[in-house]
Amino acid sequence: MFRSVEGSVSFPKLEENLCRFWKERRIYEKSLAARAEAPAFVFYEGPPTANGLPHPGHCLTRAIKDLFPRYRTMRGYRCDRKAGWDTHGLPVEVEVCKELGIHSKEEIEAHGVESFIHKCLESVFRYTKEWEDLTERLGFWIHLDEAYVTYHQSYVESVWWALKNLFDRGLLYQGHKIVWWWAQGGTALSAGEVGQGYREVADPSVYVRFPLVDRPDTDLLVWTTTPWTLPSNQFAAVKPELEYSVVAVEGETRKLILASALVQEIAAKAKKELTVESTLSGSEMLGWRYRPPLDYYYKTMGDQQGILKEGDQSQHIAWRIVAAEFVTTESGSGVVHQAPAFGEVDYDVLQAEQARFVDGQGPPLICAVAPDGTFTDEAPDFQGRWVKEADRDIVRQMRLDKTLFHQEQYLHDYPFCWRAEEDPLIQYPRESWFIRTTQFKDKMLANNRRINWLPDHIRDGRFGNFLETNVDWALSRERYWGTPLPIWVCEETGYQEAVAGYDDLLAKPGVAGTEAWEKAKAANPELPDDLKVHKPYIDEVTYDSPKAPGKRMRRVSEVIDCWFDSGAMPFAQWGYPRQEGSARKFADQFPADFISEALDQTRGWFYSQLAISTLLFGDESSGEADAQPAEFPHPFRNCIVLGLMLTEWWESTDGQQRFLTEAEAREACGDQIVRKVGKMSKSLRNYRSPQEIFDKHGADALRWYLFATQAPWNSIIYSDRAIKESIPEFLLRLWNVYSFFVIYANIDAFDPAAEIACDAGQLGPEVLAKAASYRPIDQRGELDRWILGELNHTARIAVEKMDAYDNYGTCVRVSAFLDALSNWYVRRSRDRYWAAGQSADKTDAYWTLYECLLTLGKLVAPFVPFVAEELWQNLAVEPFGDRVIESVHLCDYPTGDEAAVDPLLSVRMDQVREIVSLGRGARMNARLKVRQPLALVEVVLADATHQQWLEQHAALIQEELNVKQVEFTQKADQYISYTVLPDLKRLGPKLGRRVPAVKKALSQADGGKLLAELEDAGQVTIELPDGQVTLDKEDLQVRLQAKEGWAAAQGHACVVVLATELTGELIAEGLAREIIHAIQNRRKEIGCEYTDRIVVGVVTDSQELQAAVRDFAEYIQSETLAVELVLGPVDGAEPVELKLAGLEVTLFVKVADGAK
RNA sequence: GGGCGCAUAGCUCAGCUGGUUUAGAGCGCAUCCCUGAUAAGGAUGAGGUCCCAAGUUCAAAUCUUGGUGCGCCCA
Repeated sequence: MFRSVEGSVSFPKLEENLCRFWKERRIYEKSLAARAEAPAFVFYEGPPTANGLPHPGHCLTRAIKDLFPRYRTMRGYRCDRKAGWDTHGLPVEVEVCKELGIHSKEEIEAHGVESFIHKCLESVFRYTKEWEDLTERLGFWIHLDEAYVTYHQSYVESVWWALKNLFDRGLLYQGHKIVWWWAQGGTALSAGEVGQGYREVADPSVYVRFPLVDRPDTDLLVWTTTPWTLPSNQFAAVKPELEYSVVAVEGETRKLILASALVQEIAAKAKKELTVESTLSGSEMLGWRYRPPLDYYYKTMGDQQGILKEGDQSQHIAWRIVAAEFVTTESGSGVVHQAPAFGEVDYDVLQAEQARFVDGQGPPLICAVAPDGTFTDEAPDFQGRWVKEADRDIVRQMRLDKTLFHQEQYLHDYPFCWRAEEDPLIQYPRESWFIRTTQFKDKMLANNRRINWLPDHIRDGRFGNFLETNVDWALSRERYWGTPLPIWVCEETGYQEAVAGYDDLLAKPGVAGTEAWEKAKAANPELPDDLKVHKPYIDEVTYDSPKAPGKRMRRVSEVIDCWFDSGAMPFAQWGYPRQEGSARKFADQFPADFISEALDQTRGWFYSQLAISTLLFGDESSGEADAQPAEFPHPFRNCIVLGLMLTEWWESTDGQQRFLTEAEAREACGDQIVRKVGKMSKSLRNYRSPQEIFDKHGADALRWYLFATQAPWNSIIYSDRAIKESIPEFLLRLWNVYSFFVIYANIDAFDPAAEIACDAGQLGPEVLAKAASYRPIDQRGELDRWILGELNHTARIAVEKMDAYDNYGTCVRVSAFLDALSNWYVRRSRDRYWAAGQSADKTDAYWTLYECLLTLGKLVAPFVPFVAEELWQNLAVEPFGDRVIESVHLCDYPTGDEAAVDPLLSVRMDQVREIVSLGRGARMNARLKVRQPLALVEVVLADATHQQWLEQHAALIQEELNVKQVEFTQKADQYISYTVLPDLKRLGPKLGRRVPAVKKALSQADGGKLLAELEDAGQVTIELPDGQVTLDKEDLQVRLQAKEGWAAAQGHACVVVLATELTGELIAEGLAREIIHAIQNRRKEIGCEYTDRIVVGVVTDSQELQAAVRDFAEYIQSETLAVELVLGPVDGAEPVELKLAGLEVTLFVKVADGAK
């Protein structure tokens, strides 16, 4: 016996029980142990940060990260799933600052770095519990207790090992980077932070004269919106291919040079007439020298020359015209002011210039602004002034000097600090450490090309383009809570060394400073030892310089970009190479077969992994014995890039009120509401917590919704309504079929376990076949063979699609199977389950449905692990006990047996289903309810291929459509007109431009005649303006069209026509069925058990009804389990007044005495 | 400003390498059916200039180019 199934299932409750079951029975661990010796399927967990609450978007990533490992495990792979936590970085520091109510670096220093770090550490795992609960509740199986943690010493040392490798190979270097700088706070902001702070502002827009040194009375016209950068000017850039004009200015002696394309526009702006005197190309101007309008540096360095690398010549180091491709004529003057200290592209220009000179001879970076955003003494006129404030005075000064040509206002977006709204950011050079990724660009591109990206456009699109524009990785951060940059510098000579581990450090000569940590630990024994490799403790550790006796090696102050941490995870999760056994684990778990994160990780984790891996393992030059060059791709082979998760909510039209459901919104605001779809936002509170969804609908519902609704790379709307609506379509339908089976199997005492004595393992077909009453499939009825064929075919397709990481396609197919099972197999088999007694056919029906449910459960186990487990527990474990595997998740994934698939049967059954569906449609149109039997249905087929088979299944169609006779025909001219259409796919290539004429000729011809000709001769010849064309059967398709006036419905390959005449006998039978229907309803009303026998009385004045009861008494009784049927009242039964087909009836129904 | 992506029914989405698939599905809506899977199930219908324009082709929702709108990333 199976445990009886509750009518109304609570998925959330069921899931919570199964969570406990899995935990208690350690099913996840067992699923791994079962595959201990199997080939590896390698999965990497991209580490989330646990210092914030998980939100619905994480459900999607965690669901998809669970799906494929589960699937692969069932397919026979060993899939270790090591969790990970990202613990470093600015977001953590910001959270802590918020708590402390501080935000600048000075305030952090004042608070104390040591205490600050301790607070960061506390913050990192604040929401671990919530994350773990979510993970478990969602059914995401992963080893949380063995998670890698990026601040752990072993992890940090792994990162150090990588950095030392890069440093020793000359790939880690110090240089300048232009950053968005918050001068008042003394810190750089990350790109994300800068993006939050853009505002539209009006800045001065000035056109400035740069007098040319070697061309008398001629000035370059230069445009800028940041006058404060002019004192730090070093170059003027032009585009070599552009045409420039020398223009005379109305009423002035000095001429101007500017882009020809902009002469008119600037003339209009300045309201001055400009006359073009001559033109020249940008390339002719290269190298010309000019005098900058504010000459603080020029005064001393203007004449300075340096020696070039090529040609042994010298050149002035700065204040000359250089070429740059970024120059446009969309705004400005076509000549661009270059202040390398305050612009990234400007800085690139400086670097390119420096590269042309012999080392030490090129232009230095000049910068008249201090880190606090005020001018230095190098610009004495403005010293101490905040740069933005000085703009006005700089312009005034230039006006006095007559170097200002024109000034106006310019509206544009400019970033401000998101934590101090009034503070504009400035671009500013900071010393930074870089990784020379550009040197590996081609290797990274080659590596990228071998990755299977889903969707594939990521490869050459977003990610490929990003790699193409690769710049060296700016690694260092002037922050506190991060992996310390493991570089020690000699305080005397500047000699640098990278250190790969704490023990290496201790082994250095004359090491000192470890007591800082020891003291802290003694004062607070709770502190994890991992902290000793962090600031501030690690900063205290110094050792003897090998280059300068008596001098010390001291660590640089920076920490590193936390993205480097995450990208190092393929080896750092094992503490490679320092930790014992890590080399073996790393070799086994590299590269990953599968990773998945959302689109925002393109430049994050996807890049950091690829870059680090390519640099470390993509090249013979890596020089590490353990770091052999690996075949591309690595470190991941397949990557599903998930779309963003959006949310849905409703607002009142005035935007004042917000609701999570339409119903709530309507109740509060009536029709004055508007639906919104957008990003999830904590401050808008426009989404539900995952826990609410789990409690309301369950994790399987959410999972199925995420997997089955659309391809995973599309953005998906997280909507309570949509999740809820996805339940009946799949989960509930599956549940209904399952519950149907259990109800009837229990009634009939169908007990598979009684017939299978031995170990039953996974209850596959080979095990089921051992049961005495289990007949081989080919001996069973057609319907059974059909559904088992569909089952095996579905399994085969599912495997094919899942192997290609196509979860959506798999779900579509599985849904279609469930539909076939529920709406055709079960529906058509009802009578078999309900039949009295036992028969081979009935037993077949049970075995077939049993097998379908067992296999379907396995098929969906990776998708909806809870429901699948529930099915297994009741269908397998309940009857078999410990003779079967204890969990569906320990089973093998079904791959489908091709031998069980009968494609012809599949096509034919589809056609029957279509005929029935059309027949119902026709009845509907003719207003003839199915309870009313009809004499005849004619099915007109477009072609005869399956006619014979269909004729053999007339009984089935008769029953479904409640008709006495079904006839098949291809000729039914009175109902049907024929259209003969060309098969364009065949004819197109053959006939080319004659196709339209063929189309026209066929549409005008008499379809019936053509068809007759085709059948007689096997081909038809049609006349075209340019000659004859002969077409054979393959070239043509016949389309049927039901004529007007018949109760007919038309499908792709057939038309179904009803005979609508009713005889007295048919009407009587219809009445009998009405009576049955009424009795069945009554049975339900009085609470009959399925097997209760009843006594029925019918009282009516209608002669027809009385006749129907008499004539069909036996039929009525057998259908309703009535042991007695009388035309009169029944004692002890409550009378019920009814109208059947418009006739008055009083019905008496009661349970028969002593009936079983 | 640059890159990438998206645009198909009221809503959410399918539609593979051009052709007939009568442009589909689910939800919603409407009409109804079934009634021993029953707080389920099923059928039918209405609803589409497949964003716009040009091009390629015998043939374009599908390919190309341009435009518009939206999203993401970057500046």
